[in-house]
Amino acid sequence: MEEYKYLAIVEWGKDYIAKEHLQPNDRFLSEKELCEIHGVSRQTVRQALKCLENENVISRVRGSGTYVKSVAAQVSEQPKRVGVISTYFSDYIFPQIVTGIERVLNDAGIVMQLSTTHNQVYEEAQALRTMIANGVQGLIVEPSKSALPNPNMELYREIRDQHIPLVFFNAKYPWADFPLVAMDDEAAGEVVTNYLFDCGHQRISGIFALDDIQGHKRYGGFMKSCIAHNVRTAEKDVLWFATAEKSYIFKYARTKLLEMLVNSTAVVCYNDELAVNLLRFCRENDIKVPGDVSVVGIDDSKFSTLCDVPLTTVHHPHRVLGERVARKLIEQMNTPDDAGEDVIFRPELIVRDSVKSFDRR
Amino acid sequence: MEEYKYLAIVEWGKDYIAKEHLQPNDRFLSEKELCEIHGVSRQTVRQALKCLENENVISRVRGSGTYVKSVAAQVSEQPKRVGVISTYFSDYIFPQIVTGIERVLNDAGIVMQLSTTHNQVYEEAQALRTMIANGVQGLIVEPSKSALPNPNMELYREIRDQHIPLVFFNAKYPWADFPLVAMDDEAAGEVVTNYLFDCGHQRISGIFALDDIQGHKRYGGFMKSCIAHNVRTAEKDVLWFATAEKSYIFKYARTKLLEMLVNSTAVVCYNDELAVNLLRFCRENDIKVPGDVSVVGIDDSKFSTLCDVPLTTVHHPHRVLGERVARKLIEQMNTPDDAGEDVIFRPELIVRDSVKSFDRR
DNA sequence: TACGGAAAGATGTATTTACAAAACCATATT
DNA sequence: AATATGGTTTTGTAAATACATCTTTCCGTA
Repeated sequence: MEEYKYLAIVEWGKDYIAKEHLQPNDRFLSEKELCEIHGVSRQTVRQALKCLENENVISRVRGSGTYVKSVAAQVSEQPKRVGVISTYFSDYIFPQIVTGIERVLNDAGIVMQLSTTHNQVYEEAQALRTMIANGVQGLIVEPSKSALPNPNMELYREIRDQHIPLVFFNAKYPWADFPLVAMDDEAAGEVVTNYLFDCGHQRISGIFALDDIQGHKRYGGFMKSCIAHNVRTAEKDVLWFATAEKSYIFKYARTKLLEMLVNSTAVVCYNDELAVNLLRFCRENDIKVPGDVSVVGIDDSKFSTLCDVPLTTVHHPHRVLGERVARKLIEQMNTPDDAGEDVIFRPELIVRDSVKSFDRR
Repeated sequence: MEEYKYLAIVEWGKDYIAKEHLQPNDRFLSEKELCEIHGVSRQTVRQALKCLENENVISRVRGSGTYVKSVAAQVSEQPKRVGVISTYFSDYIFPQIVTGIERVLNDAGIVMQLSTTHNQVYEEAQALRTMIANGVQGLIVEPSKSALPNPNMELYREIRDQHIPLVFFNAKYPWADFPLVAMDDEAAGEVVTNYLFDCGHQRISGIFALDDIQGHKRYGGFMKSCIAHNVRTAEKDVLWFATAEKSYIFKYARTKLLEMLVNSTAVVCYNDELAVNLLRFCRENDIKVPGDVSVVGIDDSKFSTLCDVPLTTVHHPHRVLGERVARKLIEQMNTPDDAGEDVIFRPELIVRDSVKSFDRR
């Protein structure tokens, strides 16, 4: 028994409150009484009381006495908090991902602190700083503009120094050494493009996000498939866009887009959101899908089934991914200083109605 | 000057770290050195250091020394945290509401802690308890099963006792005296029903949620309109359902539903989600909307425009409501003990294609 | 009955002393 | 060169004492 006296008094005090059924705002024993009960000095009692005060079990009022605080505070100690930082959470596939995260964290009795960056690195910095200052026990982050140089390296280094567990999802910064949970974006780009070739398409163009590692990887898969099928893609077969301008490209790149659509029989879209917008663009310009041109998306979002031509796309594990991210973080929290390996989901093609097939086998 | 010595040392220590440009993990002065510098006893120095440790400015290692902690912790004090408890957040109109809340809180530098109850009072209790123990400075709550007796009265009383500001949205418990921000549900029910009468409908039925104050109020508006138009609604013209069974009623109440649809020319639905499901039910049973039967919803959710027959519905301010709730809470946090008045949004009819008009004026 | 003030009792601040336990460092040993 | 060892430094625990400051209570007076 090498326990300290003041810690013994802390435990005794908690038991006492429970045993005597003391309610919030009930009077607790005075320092003098505690001294006599335990036969210790007042300093020792005061140290014990300070602990109980920090744990929110009692509150002390100078000149008046010591009082019991909330019941809730007594029973459960402070639950863990985890920060979740994503680019968005109300649109597209994000609600499902965040639901998955929330579910697992909730089951583990962990509180989720949510913040969104709108894909702005400055907002990401703000969110990270707030979370750190707030004392979160872990972080789940979807990087903003992951393909561009990022001014937040310092912050991630500090997170590393402070041994705060962190898991990325959807994408990771190449220089930040934290585990990632994501879909295999390159394979996804490859799978859809392969499918188009299988359907007999030869002239295939693509539209990809520029500022996003996912965009680069999906483009990589697209390229890989083209090369494997001995098709050379020219610069003009690919349209790059910045995520912030995703809604505007159909205006300012109208000419190039129309040219692309005329010169190809199929288009690989960075994601479903873009694909749905492309469908509308085609409708407005009297281009039949999949009659005149075939369209494929990636992510299997809700909109891919709700739009007028159900989209052929690649399944994104949405909610399962969210659950896996959260579990990964909990693993990291339980085994600190363990590097942790990436979790990459295999893509799975979902065939719907937006691709025309030239073959009849 | 009646300042205490230890507080003076606390301030001096902060200045010292700033002036000497001490970095995280740099060594701070030892207790002995501080004693000599300030000419005080070691206990006094220790009390000062304890304060700095609580404020996360330094950390102490027995046998080694005192060290400076993160810069982030020094600069900005701990930001405020607010708990947001809603029934869902990934479906229906909730993403927009939560986005509105998040936006305002974020602008105010407040961190949002999110928890969902899935409309289960037990999960609500769990969430509330966690939030309180977590020391949130405010709460935004959407009640679960607001029309049924609720076992969480004690918790809300405790929140009141601890003077934690709280704002309800969408609905409030009649016995809990906190401000509410919501749409005028009764008026919403009245507005759609009035519109159906205006279009020449006479036999109107309704489907409403049973366990939810919003359901009761919307039904109230429906009734009010019927009475004003001298139409007596019979028991069999109204179908009640429990929120948990919203997807199943089309199976187990199939007969009653079909009967209702045959006997009436229009149906008032509790909300858009239900209305969309009813549209599908009609399609599956070869009932034309709005040819055979007209359907109206409430809430103006995204699905009301995406489904095959765009829904006539009542606009719910979604995001604006979310923003208003958050601002209301911030008001409450700034002026404690101010009762705070409810904010009720007027409903606004959105006419689309799901109602047939018999009049030709 | 209402008010004021003194007394009692509570927690807060400060000093001094002593020993305990962990970390650190330089020297000596293997 | 690696390992032990012991002394030094540093923070942690504990006690005894004194006074400060605030609250509550109670009693006497107007």
